[in-house]
Amino acid sequence: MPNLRERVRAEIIAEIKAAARRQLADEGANLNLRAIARELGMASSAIYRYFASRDDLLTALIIEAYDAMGEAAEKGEAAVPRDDFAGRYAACWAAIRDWSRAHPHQYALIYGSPVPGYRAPADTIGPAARPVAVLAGILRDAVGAGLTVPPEPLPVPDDLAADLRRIGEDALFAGIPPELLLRGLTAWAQTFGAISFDLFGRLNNVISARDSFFARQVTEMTAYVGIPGAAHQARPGVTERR
Amino acid sequence: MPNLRERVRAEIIAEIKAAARRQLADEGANLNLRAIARELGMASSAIYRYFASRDDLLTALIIEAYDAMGEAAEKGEAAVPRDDFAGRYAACWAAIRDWSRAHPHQYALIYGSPVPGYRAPADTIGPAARPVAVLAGILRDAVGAGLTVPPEPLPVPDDLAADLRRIGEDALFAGIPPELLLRGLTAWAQTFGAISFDLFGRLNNVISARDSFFARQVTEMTAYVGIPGAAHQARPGVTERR
DNA sequence: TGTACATCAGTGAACGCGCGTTCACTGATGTAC
DNA sequence: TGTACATCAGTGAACGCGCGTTCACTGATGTAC
Repeated sequence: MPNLRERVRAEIIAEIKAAARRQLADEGANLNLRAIARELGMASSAIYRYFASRDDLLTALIIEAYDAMGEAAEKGEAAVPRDDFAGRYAACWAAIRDWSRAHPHQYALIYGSPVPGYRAPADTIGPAARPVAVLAGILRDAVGAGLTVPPEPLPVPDDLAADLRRIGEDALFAGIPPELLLRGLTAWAQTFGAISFDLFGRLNNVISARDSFFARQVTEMTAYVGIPGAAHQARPGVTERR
Repeated sequence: MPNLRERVRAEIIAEIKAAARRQLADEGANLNLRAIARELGMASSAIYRYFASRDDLLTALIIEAYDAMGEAAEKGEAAVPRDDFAGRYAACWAAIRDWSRAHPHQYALIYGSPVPGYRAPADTIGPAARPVAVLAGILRDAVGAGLTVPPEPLPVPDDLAADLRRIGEDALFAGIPPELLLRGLTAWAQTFGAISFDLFGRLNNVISARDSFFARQVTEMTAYVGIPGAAHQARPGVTERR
């Protein structure tokens, strides 16, 4: 049972992070410790009782963002019946996108351009992988349920084939054939690309029907990664969610 | 004929921009005018003879980056015979990606997370559209040459259909049917997404065969936008180029 | 070709500001007996 | 239950630093006659 000090400490850490999150909107990854302290009505030096440096606070925010997106992906996907693979895939992406649109500055922190001079420490790797884990799980289950690998596999160059062999050894991707794994990775990169294009403003004055545009892409991606039944299941799963 | 003053002036503007470009690597979009002046051995106030403010210099860099990428796309595409649509498409993307990998910080400036507090002025719009113009030109030509629209068009929601109608009125997209236009926009967003994933480090420890991975995606995208003959033409066009 | 004036580049000092971080210190909370 | 000590949160001053921008001024280049 945590004593008073420990509980207060946890609360203040949360308050500092909340103020820092609010700052992201104005300054991006350029956190201003003094401004955070000012907002909380404390001396700027007091921050150092909770975070060893500005970079440490930034790291905490990054991990928090990864975890929040990961949790959203997990919850969204978990709400769909296990045997509805297209629905799970669509729900996972819808949850990722919804979270991203609701927290654009946190999204920019983790999926935007790298912060110059900042090197992410090792403990960001786990949280960063959570959405991938969800997507991989859907593919694994679909393969286990006897899904057919997409037709007409293209020849894969040696170096890429080696990557796929190496990645395929991870338990996360157990049982997924290389061609499908490659498609899964492609869909992963491209769908996040679609989210970034939206959030970073590249669709301004081009596409205003953002939800429909994204939903359509997810539907196509679902078929692309070999999951059947996408056409009539995925679109509602994505668009009606918001 | 420009006199001495004008020539020197143009040279110094170029030097300031070059120093600023070098700075992007260390500081991102957070340009440091004094550091630039220091590097050039001039007083910091002298910069103001050439740029009215820090934001003005940033805008100049952004326009320059857009133009450089646009020019690369145009030149890359122009080197391919006009009737080799798959080759033109692949060459355009290869040029865009090559430029981006060669100038990652300039790429981040224009395709990364938006700079908080910075609003791009109107004169960035033209240069920003150059790669789109090249890609659209290929599609237009392909349609003109009797290319078949991709099979099994999915139903398009009303709001998205309205976007496509509006965009389709632009001369840039003249003659491209809505379904193909939608695919073209999707491929545009997703392929840039693939480039960003690479450059922003999200493929680290995942894919090391970056060229092959990208080339494969372009090949598939070529077919996706209805351009035939991609399978054996596009890949060499992309990979052998580097 | 030479002269008188206008234009411009560049300087250096200054303004006003704010940052991240350290440090010695105070007072409150927690712990062990 | 009370006491003695250890631990910790928070303060406020200070350090060292650098920033963007302005301004009056100097000296060089360009222009018009």
